[in-house]
Amino acid sequence: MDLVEESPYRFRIDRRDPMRVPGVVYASPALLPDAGSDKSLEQVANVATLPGIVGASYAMPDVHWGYGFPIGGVAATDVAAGGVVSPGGVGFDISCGVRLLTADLDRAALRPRLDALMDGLGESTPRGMGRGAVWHLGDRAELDAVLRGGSRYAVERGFGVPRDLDRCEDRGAVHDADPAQVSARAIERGAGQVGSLGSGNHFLEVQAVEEVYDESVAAAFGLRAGQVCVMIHCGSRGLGHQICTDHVRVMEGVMPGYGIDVPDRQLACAPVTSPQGRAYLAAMAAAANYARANRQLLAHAARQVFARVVGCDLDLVYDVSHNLAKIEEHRVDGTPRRLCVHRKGATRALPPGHPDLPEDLRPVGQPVLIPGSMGTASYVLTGVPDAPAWASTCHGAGRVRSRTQASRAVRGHDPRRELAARDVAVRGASRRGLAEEMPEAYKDVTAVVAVAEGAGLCAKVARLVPLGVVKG
DNA sequence: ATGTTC
Repeated sequence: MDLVEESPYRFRIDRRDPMRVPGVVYASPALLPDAGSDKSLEQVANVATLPGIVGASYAMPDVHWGYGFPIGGVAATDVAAGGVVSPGGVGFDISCGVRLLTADLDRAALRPRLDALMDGLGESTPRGMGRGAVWHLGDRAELDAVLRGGSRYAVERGFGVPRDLDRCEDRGAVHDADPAQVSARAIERGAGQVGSLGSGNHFLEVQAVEEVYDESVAAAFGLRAGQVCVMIHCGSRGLGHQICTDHVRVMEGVMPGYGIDVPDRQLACAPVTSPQGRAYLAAMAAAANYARANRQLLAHAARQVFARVVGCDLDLVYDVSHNLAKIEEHRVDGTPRRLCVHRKGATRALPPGHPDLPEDLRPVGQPVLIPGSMGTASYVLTGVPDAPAWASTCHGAGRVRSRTQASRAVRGHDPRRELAARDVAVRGASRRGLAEEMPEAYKDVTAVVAVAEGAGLCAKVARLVPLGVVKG
């Protein structure tokens, strides 16, 4: 893959047939994926062939190999110009994302109660593979209400407060979700998992604000140095996974009929305005709402534990997805266009002044929540004016070792003890689960964030460090 | 990421 270094944090993959646009990789030389073991830059070039793509096929600094699209990939297609939507551009964990809550409590005051708090959170957070959930749904009609209403429905049913919705992307629910586009199998997989963490890199962490980089933005977000926070990272569980599987299969079948030829089967797609494109977006929206309700319910469970153990409430800073396709208006060559923006392992980062931000956040921009690898640090960023890549930035540290490689690498180590040595209390998680998530398996989140900021994609607001983690 | 292979 020929990369042209355009500036310190920006590399270009020149357009060559059948690419329709160039590739743009935001990275430093040290963060570029290893071409021997990671095909993500070839995937950036493949994405550039999608019908209707505009601008460039973008890669964020945490890019790595994924299904069809790279994880850390951003691509927008022009809806009115035959632009396509591709399930592989969203990924299997639809609307996987992060929510951050703050406690009116400083880390020093929590210290004597941390073990009790972690015990409580460990008990009240359903996690791991398979079933177990905060909410046991009455019937299919209630699950449909979750799929249509997301966090909004969860709050209506008492799992949260109305203010939470002001601090959720899309005010807690994506429009145009249609449960009728969700297969019986997806429903079956999702019914018993509403309000559950899952496994892999998903977690619920108690953190402390270690450093503030921008006092005024941090204050607008409700963050101060030393403050205790809760970060929840999870997605749409088996339901989103099944929806992706179902719709990839449909699109594989209809692509030839639309005259679409892609260099990789995993880039199965259909025009946004086609029946199959619309069906996918309606099902994807349902999964997105499921994921948001999921985070709302886990936050509710955490609030109950905080109230009981330390006697304080949790305020929502923000809830944002990092795996989603959205229809958004952006200027292309100076003209406003309706685009289908795919963000896969990438975070929307609205600039200050954007009309979709709640009034109190509008002067400072959208909070962007970046979970680091286990036991390291997480970041809060904000959107910046005139950001490239359709107002998108990185989403996390980015894996550099496969799960198998990571598992092999910790042979002879005790991951739980090593985390304890870093002063991080762990609840849940199998030895193998921890092994796969050790920081050595990931890029350095601090380097990723520095490049994202250096490239003009976002600005740093605060760094958070873990005190305790609940894992699947 | 995932009832870790329909």
